[in-house]
Amino acid sequence: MEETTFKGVRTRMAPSPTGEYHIGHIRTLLYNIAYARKHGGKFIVRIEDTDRTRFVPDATEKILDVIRDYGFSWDEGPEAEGKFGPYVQSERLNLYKKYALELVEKKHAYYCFCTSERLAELREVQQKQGVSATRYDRACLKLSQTEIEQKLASNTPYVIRLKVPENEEISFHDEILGDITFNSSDIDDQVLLKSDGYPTYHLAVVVDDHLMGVTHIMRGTDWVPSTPKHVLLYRAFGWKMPITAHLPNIKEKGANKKLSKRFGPVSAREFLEEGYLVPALVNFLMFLGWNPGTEKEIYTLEEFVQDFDTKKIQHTDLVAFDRDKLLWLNGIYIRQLTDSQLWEEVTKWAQKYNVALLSSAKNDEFNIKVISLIKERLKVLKEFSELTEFFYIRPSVDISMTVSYAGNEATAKEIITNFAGEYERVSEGDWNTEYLDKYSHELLEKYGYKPKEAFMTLRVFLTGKTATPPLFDVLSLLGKDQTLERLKI
RNA sequence: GGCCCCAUCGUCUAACGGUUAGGACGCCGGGUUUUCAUCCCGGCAACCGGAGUUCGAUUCUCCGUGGGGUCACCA
Repeated sequence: MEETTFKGVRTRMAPSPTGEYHIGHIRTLLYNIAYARKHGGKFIVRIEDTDRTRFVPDATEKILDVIRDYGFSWDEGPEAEGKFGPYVQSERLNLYKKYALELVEKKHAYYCFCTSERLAELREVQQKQGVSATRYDRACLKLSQTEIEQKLASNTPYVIRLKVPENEEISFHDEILGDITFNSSDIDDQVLLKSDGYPTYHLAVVVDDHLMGVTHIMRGTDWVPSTPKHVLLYRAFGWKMPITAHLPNIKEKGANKKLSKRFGPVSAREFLEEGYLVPALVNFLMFLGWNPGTEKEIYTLEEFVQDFDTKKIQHTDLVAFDRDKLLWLNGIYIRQLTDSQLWEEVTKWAQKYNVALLSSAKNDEFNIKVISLIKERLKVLKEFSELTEFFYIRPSVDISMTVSYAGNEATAKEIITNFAGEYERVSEGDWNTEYLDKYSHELLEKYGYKPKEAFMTLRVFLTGKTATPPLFDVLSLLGKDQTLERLKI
């Protein structure tokens, strides 16, 4: 099964079911998909659930769901079994053990029977000695063959460790960072197979990437220091190392720290819940470390796939997640939708995230008109309710809000009374934006009001707000009855 | 602390030895406007420091400084 014929590029994303999927993971996923698509290759999703202490039961399903919510799919992986499955590491345990033993056989790895207590002590002692980096003392490497066999026979718990060579240069070429060299003496003898029979990340990832024919690995720069360990493993197995491309990590803008809830959403799901549109989010994510070198910045996924190139990825350690820019971009995508498309987005979103909309009392025709009036003011779907509340329910009005426009409360009341009386006489047939606009300006002359004092006073009485869509559009949509109702003092 | 990586406006970035160092977000100002927003116009704003290579360095080299990552039976 090993030297199967793999055709073309194969990339993968390998989430661990230990919690929520981070927005940065979607960025990495996006790049992996784009690379595979661009080169006509395959994209694989593999579940790395080898840490049973941090395992969260329904995390896998949640992660897969959110990946789908972002509009992505995978060619091979859970629920899309390809030839190289299973795609869940806990279902591949015998495989890892077999390869770990192969390494022991080849003297590239060895049994270690040290308890975690001894290892902790060892580290403590080394730290007290001021050692630059603590590492395993290789006590078990000195064990004789008979000693090893005795311990195995008596069921002494063991791990299998990689025998890292002394003072060797380990170099690899990274597509983004260029050539990177480590010295093997700085690398500890990694545990490959844990005492519970599960592999560690290092063993599992190498075995699986090889067996699944992965050709390109794109992941965050935090993985750079473990790459030489993988190089060693590929060497020991005699396998070809995939090409690596380490992506800059994402940080909170204005602070050299990772994203924090203090500033807003962090998990992929939270951004959707907030009401960011998927194409806007994806567009934003594209530019977290990449740019086309042109001034184009509104990108569809298809266009991104076309223009994506690892050569255009930033050679930097961190890129800032600019929440303001995301908000701006989302506004652009919102305004690109037609009114009915936006309305559909709002309802789908509200349903998915259990948001109660006041609009349920009205028909779609009315709701879509509301949308048309607030579309250019909407930045995230979450704001919809706040922006449109007064169309559905009568606002509570604080008359003192009108004072800065009308001068005093008495004048405000006078304005309201006068306009209410005049609007009373407008026929239903004339109750539209154009006529109301024209007529109201005539009333300004008649009563000698300034536009601002009269219209702002009306606005506040009708909406409870000082910032709303154009007044006569609001009047028109509210209807004559509702308007007069709200102007009763 | 050891090791590895990185360094252009506040932010994301363009530039691949010679440019008035360009664009976008944000910010400021102006226009449209009864408000807010949209839209349009304009403005402020950057090559971390020091050596070296070169006729010429933001760009190449080295050192310093700063930042990040990583040193688990976690991934």
